[in-house]
Amino acid sequence: MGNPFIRRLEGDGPLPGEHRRALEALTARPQAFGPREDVVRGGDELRTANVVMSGWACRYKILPDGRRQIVALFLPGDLCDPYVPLLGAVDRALGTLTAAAVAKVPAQALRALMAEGAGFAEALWGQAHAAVEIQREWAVSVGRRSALERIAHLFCEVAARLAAVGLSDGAECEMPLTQSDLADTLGLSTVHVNRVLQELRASGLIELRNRRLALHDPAALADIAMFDPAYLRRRGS
Amino acid sequence: MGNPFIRRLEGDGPLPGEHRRALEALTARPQAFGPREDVVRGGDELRTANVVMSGWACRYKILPDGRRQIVALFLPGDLCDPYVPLLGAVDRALGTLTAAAVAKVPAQALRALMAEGAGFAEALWGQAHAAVEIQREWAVSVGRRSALERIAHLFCEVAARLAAVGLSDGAECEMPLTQSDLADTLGLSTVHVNRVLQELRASGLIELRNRRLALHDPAALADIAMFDPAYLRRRGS
DNA sequence: CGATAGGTTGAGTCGCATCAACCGGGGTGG
DNA sequence: CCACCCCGGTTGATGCGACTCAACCTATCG
Repeated sequence: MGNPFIRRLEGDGPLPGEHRRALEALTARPQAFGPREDVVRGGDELRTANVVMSGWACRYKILPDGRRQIVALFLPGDLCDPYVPLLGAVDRALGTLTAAAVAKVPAQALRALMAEGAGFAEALWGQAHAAVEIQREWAVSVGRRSALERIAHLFCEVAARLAAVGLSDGAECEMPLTQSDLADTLGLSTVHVNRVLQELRASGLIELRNRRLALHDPAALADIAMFDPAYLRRRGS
Repeated sequence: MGNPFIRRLEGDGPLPGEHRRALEALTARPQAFGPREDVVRGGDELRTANVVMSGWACRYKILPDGRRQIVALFLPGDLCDPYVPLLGAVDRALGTLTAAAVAKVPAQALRALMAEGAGFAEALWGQAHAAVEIQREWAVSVGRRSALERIAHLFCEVAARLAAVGLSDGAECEMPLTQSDLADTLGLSTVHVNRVLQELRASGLIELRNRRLALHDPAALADIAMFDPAYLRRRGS
């Protein structure tokens, strides 16, 4: 299966062998987490960069009155904190959704790699940029798409992102989020998520069972969602 | 009044004099835009970094069916594209909201400054990080806050951000967005924005006239909005 | 002085939330 | 081995927040 982190970083171009080996070593001993565990609590200092090696995680915020919003989803290979150069930056809570292996890479080590050559720094900028683009597309979803469109869009996005690390063929993938996780991601209620999912199932567009998602007609789904994968790709360098 | 870009960059710590002078020179001749003009069209290549020197701008996306969502607001001093190291990265449309002066800084020049010392790179990372944090808080707003809370939250945020560049005392500031801009920012309809604004006015919390906003009771407003300014501040280096 | 952009108001509707049950399966403990 | 529980999912009834449509008002500007 290889190292998903390296696969992601090399999405834009190969890394020098030494870097690859260094990263391999740095992520060799990930820490195991159960489902629904906090990796970093909100407000914690940040001296280590978290890389999801397997499983799913998310950043979330809980409002004083208990409402929860998941603001980012991290899939295998994702670097949760690309803002490595910033010592002590505070961040939101980071928690697992499924059981997960998370490599805690000392920020210092990444900083050293950055200092060694522009290539690695560029790869980190690339990760950061990708994260914002996803974030912005979520803003579009939650702000302007209907519940049906939102769910369809998220499924398209997740399938595409998983495909980028070899965990999907674009038509089938893991989907371990509970309906209530989905609700907190998309700004909906669980009940409504449930009903919309049934609608999607009834129309034959998707199948979702046992934490696995099948897109029976990806094109039609993308159409409903107004999903344009451009924002997930990086051009050029 | 000084250079708002430099003021922002120095929010985390002073820059060496040479850098400051270089940036001063790079932003000395901003380009003038009218209100509602596109600075960068969606999908354009990016070879230049845009810095808002005066006026307001935003990044937005228009869905195929015409719905618009503003995904980021840029106030004076904001670097719209911190992802400078990435040549040719595509981005969403960038447009002005008011008349604005936008400095088009060659990406190459910023890259040169980064190469010169870690300090400047760190400042850029800081800008990028700040942008994501704002972005995530928007996700929370649109996903989980009511219309009243959302509007209150945006006003708190804007006042705080403007205060950071000396354009507000925290209780009064510019607010040049039309109700329809607000709607597209917050994922609401214009009509509803209008009604909620009246509610806020009636309760004596704010005054909004002639593109100026006065927060009569910032604490109460922050309370309604569940506004916690922590995400706008950066802790120590 | 007409045109236009922004704002205001009212009526009617709908998407989604809320509340409240209930179901089914897998794990646990007696 | 069964009873129980709990979690995730499902279903129905009801209500509200926000949207849509449509008109009208007001200030600004050529």
